[in-house]
Amino acid sequence: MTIQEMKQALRTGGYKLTPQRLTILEVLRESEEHLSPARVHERARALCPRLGLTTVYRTLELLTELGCARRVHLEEGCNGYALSDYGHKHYLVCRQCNQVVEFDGCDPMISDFIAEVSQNTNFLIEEHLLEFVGLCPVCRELLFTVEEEAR
Amino acid sequence: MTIQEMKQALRTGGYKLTPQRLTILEVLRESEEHLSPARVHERARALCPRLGLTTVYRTLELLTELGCARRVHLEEGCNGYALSDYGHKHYLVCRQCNQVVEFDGCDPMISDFIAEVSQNTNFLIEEHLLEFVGLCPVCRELLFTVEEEAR
DNA sequence: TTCAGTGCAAAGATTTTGCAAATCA
DNA sequence: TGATTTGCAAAATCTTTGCACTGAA
Repeated sequence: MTIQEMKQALRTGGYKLTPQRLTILEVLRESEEHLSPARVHERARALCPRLGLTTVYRTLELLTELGCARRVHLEEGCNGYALSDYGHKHYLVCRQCNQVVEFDGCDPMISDFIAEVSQNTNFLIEEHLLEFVGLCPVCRELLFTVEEEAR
Repeated sequence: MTIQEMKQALRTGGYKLTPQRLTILEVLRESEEHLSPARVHERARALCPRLGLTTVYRTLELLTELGCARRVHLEEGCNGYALSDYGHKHYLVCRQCNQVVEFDGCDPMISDFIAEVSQNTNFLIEEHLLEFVGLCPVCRELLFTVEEEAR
């Protein structure tokens, strides 16, 4: 989703395009990583000094509702947010640099899996949460090089 | 995992079998649902009145480390815990009654999926989080009946 | 007997709320 | 102009920490 499309999503929802909201979008857009509300606030203040933390919370919630942002769930804590290009699709997180990358295109597999689990358990499955955690190509290479040198 | 096996896990880890820990295990065992630390505390106090909330937090963390319990991640919040029979396997949550059911047996599918995503993104995938949310057979039936009657 | 484990109180962190002032459309 | 949105201060939650006491092994 481009910034333009996100602005449109706000308008369509009947929400106003305030500098605060645009700044927060900007901060998320600039950052590859997932950010906590506090961290978004910190960065956004550089662009919009009077921005309050409360507004950050409210905006992140709003963007999530609109499908423009998503929460990132990790064992260490679940207060990370990242922009969401595909709405509800799945994502990868790099444990080293916190980069979040969404992916799709594997949905048939997921659907088959859901069908199978649904049949086995007799649950009606309405939503799913799927995350992969690991190392992005860059960090992977970096760590590998360090290991090499240690030998 | 039976209570016996969990006790063994504690012993093996060099941890003591205190009444507090056993009570918390008991509470989780009794409950089909995922419970917040506060809720575990509330229920456990019925059996062990002097139990402190701090101990509940510490014990849930310990049990999670040992693979006896797991965190449940939901959009509404991620402070739920449930016993874990299979350690790291996947689970279903009923949005109505909060029942948590683990399942496995579909691992080949997941592995294929991970291999595919890994190849497409060049990430090294080390862990994954997979949850399904929906309605358990009982709640499904119940809600369906209510709808029927409404007509 | 000994040290891990506990409860309490207090601190810290995170998130939410109420409300007057500011501002987008 | 008028309804939203904002920032602030304060409250409400939630979680962690320090420390003296307790109790499992």
